[in-house]
Amino acid sequence: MEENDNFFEKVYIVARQIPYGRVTSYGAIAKYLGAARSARMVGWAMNASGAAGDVPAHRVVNRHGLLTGKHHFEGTNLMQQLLEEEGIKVKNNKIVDFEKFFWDPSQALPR
DNA sequence: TCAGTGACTGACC
DNA sequence: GGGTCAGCCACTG
Repeated sequence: MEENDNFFEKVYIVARQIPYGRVTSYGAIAKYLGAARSARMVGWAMNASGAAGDVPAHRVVNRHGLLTGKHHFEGTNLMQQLLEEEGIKVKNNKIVDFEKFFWDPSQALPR
């Protein structure tokens, strides 16, 4: 049963809307959901993204474009590798030109 | 019920 | 520019 009322489900839906070769931040998703102060909840939802299905959690990074969640992926460099596969440059666990690859759900998706 | 924890963010120094 | 502190909300023990 898809309980879209759940905050987690909303995060998953937005995360799946992230286009190829693009990245976004936890705060951006939280703000789109109307809970900019609950950015930590977005990260918490990502923690369970593996159980939710196909959620490109590797496209979600912190405000500074840092791969803070890479430690939660299977490999130590899996998250970085996935991003590089999409054409995103990653240097020292940080996305290069993060602002250029940044994808804002508030602008890409209808309110 | 209370307290601790966490894939964050903004403000402050 | 980089480190530290506090606030935020949901889940677990």
